[in-house]
Amino acid sequence: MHNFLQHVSSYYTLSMDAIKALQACFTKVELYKNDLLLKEGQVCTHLYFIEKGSLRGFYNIDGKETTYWFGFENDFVTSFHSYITQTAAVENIQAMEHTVLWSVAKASLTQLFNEHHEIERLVRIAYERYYIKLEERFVNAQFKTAAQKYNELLQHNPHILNRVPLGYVAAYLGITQETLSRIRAKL
Amino acid sequence: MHNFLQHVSSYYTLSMDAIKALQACFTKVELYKNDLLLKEGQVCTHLYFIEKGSLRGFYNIDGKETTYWFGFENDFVTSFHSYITQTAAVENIQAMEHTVLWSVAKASLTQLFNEHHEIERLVRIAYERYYIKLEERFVNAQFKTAAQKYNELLQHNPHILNRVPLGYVAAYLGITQETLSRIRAKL
DNA sequence: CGAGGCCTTGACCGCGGTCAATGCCCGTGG
DNA sequence: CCACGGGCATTGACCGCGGTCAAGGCCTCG
Repeated sequence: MHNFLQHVSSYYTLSMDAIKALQACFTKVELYKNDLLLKEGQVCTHLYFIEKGSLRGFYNIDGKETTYWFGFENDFVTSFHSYITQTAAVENIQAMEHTVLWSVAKASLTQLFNEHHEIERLVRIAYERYYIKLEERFVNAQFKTAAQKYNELLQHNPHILNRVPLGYVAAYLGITQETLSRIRAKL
Repeated sequence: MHNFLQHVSSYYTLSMDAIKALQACFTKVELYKNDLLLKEGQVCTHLYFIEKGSLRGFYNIDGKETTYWFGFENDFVTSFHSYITQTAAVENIQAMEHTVLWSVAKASLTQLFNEHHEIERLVRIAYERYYIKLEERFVNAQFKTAAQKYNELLQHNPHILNRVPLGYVAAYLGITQETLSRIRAKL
């Protein structure tokens, strides 16, 4: 729980009161390699925080598992579309190793928003940061070449390369594993 | 102002008190065709709401104006990255026709958040909707072919095609105008 | 009537995808 | 301790989608 509270304070400084309320609503979840946190078709009812370990999100695009997202320590995780709209998820979320999460039900979080303006503020601020990250990924996907995308990753998220097989990384960048391999060979 | 308040109520129902506070903080801005609402290098200090008209966002990518976003009636507009981080914008926002906006300074909105929990909630909910839309655009950019992207646009945003020159639409989809033209020719 | 904006069409080509073979590393069991 | 198998990565041959460059058609407006 310590990591979680520490990280949360990097978004917005909560009162002791709010911190206690938070603590009361989050429970620990543990996953092992290849366990699914969410399976497509399910409705995602929880928001998670990664205490330790790593996850990936992937679509099944005509039989292929296509990774589009990674989560590591101090990342929030959910199937955002499913969580917000409470409809069936189209993607899967899977542990890439032994992973420890803090979990909160959507109903609990909504209740926390009502009781503590500052918690809703914290989430509002978190949304802003996540939105900016997604914008960057969109721009990369739309306007950059394969090599440019790899170099961006090298500069801004090198930790991904240390913890994830290259097949996943390639899909994450929107290129094939073969192309990624050739790009890396030229350095 | 009526359109604005009406639209805002589709996110979250505000008290009369909050509505009055909102009204007091927004001022009208008028633009004419090709006027710039924001120029790259500037810091974006305001959030806008489109009452009437249309805007586009574009990057200058080696001398080319590359459109990546459109805004129409009832859309919120800002250079999100610049607005949130208060750093120089890398993109431009331009009116595509005579356009009427409602404008609020970041400082005023922050003040509104402090005074009215419900306004911060409304923005939190707006963020959720905009995040989901951006996710869709990311997935399209990353995983879909040119023809698939055009068909998605036809189904989900046909109004864009009626109001925007095809050159802008092509860039918005991440393809060239020539490719878009050939796709359309085959229908 | 001429100029310029917008769109289409054609010829060409290169980036990156597909398919398939091979290499490398490591864990497991004989 | 070595042999095998499977997961992961590399490499090569081929090709097609979509980009580039250039020309031409068709409006609208001055």
